[in-house]
Amino acid sequence: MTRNTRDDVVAAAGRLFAERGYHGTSMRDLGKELGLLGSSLYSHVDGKQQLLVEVVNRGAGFFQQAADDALAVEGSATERMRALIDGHTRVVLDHRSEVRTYLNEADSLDHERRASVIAARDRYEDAYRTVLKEGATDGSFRADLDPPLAAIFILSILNAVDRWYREDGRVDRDALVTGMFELVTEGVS
Amino acid sequence: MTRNTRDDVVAAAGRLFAERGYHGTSMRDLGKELGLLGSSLYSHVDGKQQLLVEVVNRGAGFFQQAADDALAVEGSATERMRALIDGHTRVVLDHRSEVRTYLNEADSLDHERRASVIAARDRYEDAYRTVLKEGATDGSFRADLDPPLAAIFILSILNAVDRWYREDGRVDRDALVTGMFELVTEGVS
DNA sequence: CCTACCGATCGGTAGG
DNA sequence: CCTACCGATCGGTAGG
Repeated sequence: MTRNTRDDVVAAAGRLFAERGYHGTSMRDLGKELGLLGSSLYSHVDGKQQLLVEVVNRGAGFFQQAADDALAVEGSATERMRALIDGHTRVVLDHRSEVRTYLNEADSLDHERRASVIAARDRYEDAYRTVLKEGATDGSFRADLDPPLAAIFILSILNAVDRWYREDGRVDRDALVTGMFELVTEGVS
Repeated sequence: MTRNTRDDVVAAAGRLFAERGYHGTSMRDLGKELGLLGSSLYSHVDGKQQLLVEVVNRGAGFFQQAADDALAVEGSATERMRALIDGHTRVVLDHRSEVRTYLNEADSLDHERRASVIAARDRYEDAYRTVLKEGATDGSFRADLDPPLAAIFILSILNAVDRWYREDGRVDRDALVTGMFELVTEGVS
């Protein structure tokens, strides 16, 4: 048992916020998770809200990096869409705690921080709108597509993954990504 | 200002649980919402957990009723799918508080109640699996469709509606339902 | 539905 | 990272 780093504290906070929510996690709970007292956490961080901010910022960063990578993929809009879906899925499954906290606990941030999360989400969503618009223009997708609306629908599917997907289930990651990609591009018909 | 009924209390609890979450709502908050003291609520209900149970049960009931109605629609699997999408959307938009609480706060239920919510969700999801299976068999949908997976994707879109949709926005209810139906059946291509 | 409480727990601090 | 606290708030109760 060596001493905890500040990073350990933020990571553990992410796990508990993801599992029990921000309001459902006390500093004493977090201390117990790390093997120390709640009051001892204040030598690592200023307060509980700061922990939430840091966890949420990590989540936002992962997503934005993935979007930038996907937009850089050369080829058709369809290929970039597949890269977006693949990247999002990877982020969700590789960083579940930060992602869950980012997606579900942002309401517990103070006004200013909350606004910046909303802005970050909009920037991220814009990657989807951009690719959809490209595809509607160049003929990869339907010309009558409503890109902002379709972006919301696609992200709804993607963001829900962490709520139900289990790594040890019937569907592996590849099948998951392929399944989402096919529904998005071709639908059920 | 007449006295509050038990129904008023449950309805107000739904509003606050939906807005601030179960853990983020105190009995004193709820009392203030109704114009009385937190302690006075105990003449209407046994406790906070009971309020959550009742709000969640209302949400579950609305959804199951809508699914039963949609399954009773005669015609093609495609028509029943549209009825499912339409019904779900109506429930979400007409009963936002109960729906949000049902979808987001079920984790705060005790073990037994939580298990019964999970069972209710599975029963509801089964309506989607059934229609998808019908459609895959009778040629309305792709024969290689994975109905359980497609059901999750469709419900992901539907459940997310309450997170972003605004009644006074660019998209009216009809356009919303049509947009979701088209993405689900035809995709973006 | 209010008055007057209860013990428990909360986020956080002072000082080491 | 601990000891020893603080005031505030929590869900809930007794009695009216």
